Amino acid sequence: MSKQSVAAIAPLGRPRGFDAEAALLVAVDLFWQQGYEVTSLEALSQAMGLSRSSFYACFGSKHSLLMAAVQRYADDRYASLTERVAACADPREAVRTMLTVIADVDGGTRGCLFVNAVAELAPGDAELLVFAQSHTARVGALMTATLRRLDCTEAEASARAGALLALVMGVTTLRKTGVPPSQLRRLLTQADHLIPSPPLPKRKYP
Amino acid sequence: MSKQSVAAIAPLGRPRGFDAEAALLVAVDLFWQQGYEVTSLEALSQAMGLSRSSFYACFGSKHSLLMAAVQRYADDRYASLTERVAACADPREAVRTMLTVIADVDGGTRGCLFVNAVAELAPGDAELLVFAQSHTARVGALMTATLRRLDCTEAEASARAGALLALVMGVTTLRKTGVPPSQLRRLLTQADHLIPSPPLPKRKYP
DNA sequence: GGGTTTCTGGACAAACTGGTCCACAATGTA
DNA sequence: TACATTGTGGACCAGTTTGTCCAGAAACCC
Repeated sequence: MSKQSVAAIAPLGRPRGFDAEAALLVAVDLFWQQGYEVTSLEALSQAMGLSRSSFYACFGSKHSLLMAAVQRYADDRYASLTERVAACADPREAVRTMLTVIADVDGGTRGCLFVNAVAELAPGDAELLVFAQSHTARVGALMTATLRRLDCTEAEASARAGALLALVMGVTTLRKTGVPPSQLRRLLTQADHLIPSPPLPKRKYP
Repeated sequence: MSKQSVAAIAPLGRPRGFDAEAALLVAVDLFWQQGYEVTSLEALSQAMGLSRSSFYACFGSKHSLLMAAVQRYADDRYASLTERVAACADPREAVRTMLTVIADVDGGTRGCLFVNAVAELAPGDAELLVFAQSHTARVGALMTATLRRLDCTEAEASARAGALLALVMGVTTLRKTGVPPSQLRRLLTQADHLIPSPPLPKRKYP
């Protein structure tokens, strides 16, 4: 309910003096780097540059801020995923691109915010859980659809998509323990064995 | 240093009235189910059945208890892994066994304590980090050694071992989001594509 | 049994937690 | 300029956090 009907009505009263969007990105960064429980409200509001009351007026609670941050992160990720996949003519290359983007081998030792949040809070956090399921499902669907372009049955595509996703999720966890990018890259090349091969061109045996 | 030299010296003074071993296992369970930060000292000492002072006298601090719990968990896991691998004559079967044990598809929605702890606390927790590296290394070495029995170069064995480990780590995270065991099992069969095939028996073309 | 050592329960402390509230300032509209 | 509406800073709160301490009870060796 941030905008009403058609025209953007001029907001009453004093307009907010900070950029909520930018503040959310700062929160993403903090949660990503430190985890949920460790990141205190004080650290949050200070880094985001707003007072406690502005914080609560804008984001409601620490937990709802986490949800917003995780969703923002996942949505951005998913958007860049679909975009880059769409740019690949070859489905094989599309799969490799997805793996590269998700594994994010050079992304440092903070891992993946989505995986981190799930590992820290699931299965106890019901709200996070339902989002996690929907996000997992949509990424899985994208991967499955891409694999299906490789002469693959639905069942096999879905199983392989799951395996590939599990693999890259594992990579993000490995990153957190400090496994060097070079090693992760070598490991990731093995994912090719999970990509179905297109049928060989017919060959004649005279 | 739990025992001294040869004979088990009789401990001075009043002996402790609880089973430290059992208490540790209770702690493993709690950390496993709830995570580190969420599990309070009160919940801990109560579930372990000992008072605060006994707790500190025996385990030092919450964090050192976590380290003990994670190490205990990982050591047990690793022991069962080597044992079950040793019981497999066929290296292929040995690899599959490792995957089954680590993925622990029917282990419920708590995931893997080791992966959980790493995801929640790394890279900020230096002590956990060094243990995580050593544990990852030993499991990786076991997997690599097993793969090498399948006519595989060292480089390839190590890369594939990494991929397989990442895959099963991802599976434990997937479990936390509630992906059903049936689906995980189907996904896990795809890991076969990462296991090197032994050379085909020679066939004569007459 | 005396002496020593250790366990035990609970009180205690100091810091920090997430969250609320209120008086005041700042802005936009009329 | 006056009013209405909202942001802002900081005080405030109650509960919880990890960790310490102490006086007394309990068990063991000699």
